[in-house]
Amino acid sequence: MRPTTKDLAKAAGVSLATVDRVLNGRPGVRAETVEAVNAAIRRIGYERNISAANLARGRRYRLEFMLPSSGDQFLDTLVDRIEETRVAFAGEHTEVRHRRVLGNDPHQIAALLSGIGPQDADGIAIMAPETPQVRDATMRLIERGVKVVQFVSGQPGARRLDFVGVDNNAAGATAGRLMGKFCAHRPGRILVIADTMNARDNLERRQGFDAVLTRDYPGLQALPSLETHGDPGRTDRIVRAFFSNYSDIVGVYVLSSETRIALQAIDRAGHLAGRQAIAHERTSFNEQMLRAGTLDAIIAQNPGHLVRSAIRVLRSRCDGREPLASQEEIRIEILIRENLGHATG
Amino acid sequence: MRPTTKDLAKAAGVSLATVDRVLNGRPGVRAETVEAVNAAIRRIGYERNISAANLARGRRYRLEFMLPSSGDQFLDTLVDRIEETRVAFAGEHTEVRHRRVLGNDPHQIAALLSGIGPQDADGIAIMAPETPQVRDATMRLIERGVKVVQFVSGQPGARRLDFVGVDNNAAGATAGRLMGKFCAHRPGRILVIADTMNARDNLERRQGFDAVLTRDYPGLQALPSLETHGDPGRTDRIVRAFFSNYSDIVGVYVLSSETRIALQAIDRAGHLAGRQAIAHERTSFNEQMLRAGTLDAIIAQNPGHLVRSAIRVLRSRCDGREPLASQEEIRIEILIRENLGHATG
DNA sequence: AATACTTTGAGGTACGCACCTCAAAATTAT
DNA sequence: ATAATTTTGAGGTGCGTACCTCAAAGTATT
Repeated sequence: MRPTTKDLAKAAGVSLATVDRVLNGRPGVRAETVEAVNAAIRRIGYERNISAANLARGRRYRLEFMLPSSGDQFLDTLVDRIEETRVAFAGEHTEVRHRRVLGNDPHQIAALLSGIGPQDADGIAIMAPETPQVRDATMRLIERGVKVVQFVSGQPGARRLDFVGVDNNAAGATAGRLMGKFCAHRPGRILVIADTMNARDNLERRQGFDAVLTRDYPGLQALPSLETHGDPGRTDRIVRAFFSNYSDIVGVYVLSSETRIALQAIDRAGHLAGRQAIAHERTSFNEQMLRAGTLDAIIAQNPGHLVRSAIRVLRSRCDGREPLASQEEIRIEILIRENLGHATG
Repeated sequence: MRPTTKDLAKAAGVSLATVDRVLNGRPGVRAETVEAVNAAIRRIGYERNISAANLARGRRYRLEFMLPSSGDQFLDTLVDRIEETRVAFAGEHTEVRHRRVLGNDPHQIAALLSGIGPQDADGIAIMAPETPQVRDATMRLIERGVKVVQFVSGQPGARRLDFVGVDNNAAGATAGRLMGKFCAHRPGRILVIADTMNARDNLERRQGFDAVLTRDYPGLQALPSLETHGDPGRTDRIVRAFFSNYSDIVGVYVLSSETRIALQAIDRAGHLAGRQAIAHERTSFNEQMLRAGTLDAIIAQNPGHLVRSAIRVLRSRCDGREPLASQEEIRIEILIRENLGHATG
């Protein structure tokens, strides 16, 4: 049987009240008594029963995800995973909600953050472009006592803010390495395409991609980033122009998580066959392209892991604990046809 | 506030006792009353408080991992992860132990399993070669009321037994695809090497590897499997022989999770440079080789996920619930230098 | 209508812990 | 030595659920 507080009290030679004071850091206990209790904890191997503690405490974690409303399939998957964990964590005193903020307008996001306080949520995961305004609003939110993690968009480590997501520079570098190894036999140019290059994530991926290519694969030359801006017609035209200008395009790299417009334009023009193609995120569209052999590899981050990790980090912060950095590192996954498995998650 | 059983009773217009009977599937409730309670559950959004339920039930899950004692670094990592989760799950009514069984002797493993009963453990994760003897002992163990999962070694889906691990055929196919794409520019032979080909896992990997190569990369020819048998001297000799017999070896594939002897022998002979090399499992040795550029890719399964998944499956079975197959699928990970990250986990 | 049987209600105890109060004991200051 | 203060103990309540008992109400069988 696992030792309880009662056993601990007996072992330490004190009363339950004193054990309670020590365990919960309440005042009014002599230093030597504290030490005696701690010694007993180690001696009998006492471990707090977290479920019982939370039950008694009536503690609840109210967490919220703030996501952009304009979204691709990757974002939809994230929302699905949030809904799943909403159910899964309900039994663990954790309420998970999500909200989709209109557009990418930093003003509006900042305004929304200003309206949030400890009465609304204990922790918030924010997926938003990191502008000075958003950043300021975030800092004030934290000062008001709300825990915050930067979600998916952001930068690991660099800031004092918690970040859950992948290092996009490394993700781009991963794509670069694969492209390099896939194309090493024939020098040529690489078409790089994205929905927009205004997003910081895309810029970082591009940087990582270029770094590997220029260092290790001098035979491959990455073309300037082509932007779709979500416009199929425009994309069709530019793609055609690029392929008629450059006859030696050997690979295609889609930077952004929105891949559909880009890939379909290239495919329509008949330019995908025989070329290496790499894209980001495991969306059903990308998965289909990979199975069909149109895409050669997908660089992905697991949406389920992202969501659960953000929740764990926020809960740790709510408890005043430091999250386990090693456990919360999100992997950059490489998917090819053979390791796709069955589930999308 | 979240609805409790009390609220549920009121909403359903029945007593707490009846609610309890319905929730816990106890007999003595009319079918229409059951339906009324279920309707109320959906209506008010009642969700069982798992912590409170477990507390009241006083339930404990005693789980045990049975692992081979002779082991490579991968096995050591598994043990480390088990120890970690031992602590992490202690607060969730779950005791996790592990035992390392001497050798790979099926007799001994079977004998050991015969000695285990419900008084020792509620669930066991077994990592052992699947011989008829072991299989029989496992089935009898299950009949005695102990839940069992096949761990790492085994086959997904095919059996009625739960399995936690990757599909080794797919893992081999993944290696095959990568090798194919990495070497597509120069036809030649692939050296395939393992500690032993008596292990079923290794056979399956080989099968998957060959299937992809013969189908999609006819220019590449995989040589017969070379076995190290854990003997560096012997390995040195065979490796030399192979490389002098075949001058067109363009790639090396190490099947087994024990990679050290094989890779060091080839490296010593100076035959790794300029060739594509792929191995299995993220051991510190493999990681080092990958960072050094000696290895080109690692096919891995995440030890932490393996352990936690096995625990979740066993707990589900102990509760008489069906585990969520989609959540428990272990990913076949592809690691290259750029997506290694920091932690080994 | 009497009997047997099924279904339901009321109420209690327990799980391990948090958090509270009040009084008793021990220690320190005067 | 007495007063003031700190430290400790004893005891209680409640969190949400499981599981038990016993009696009351309902239904089916003869």
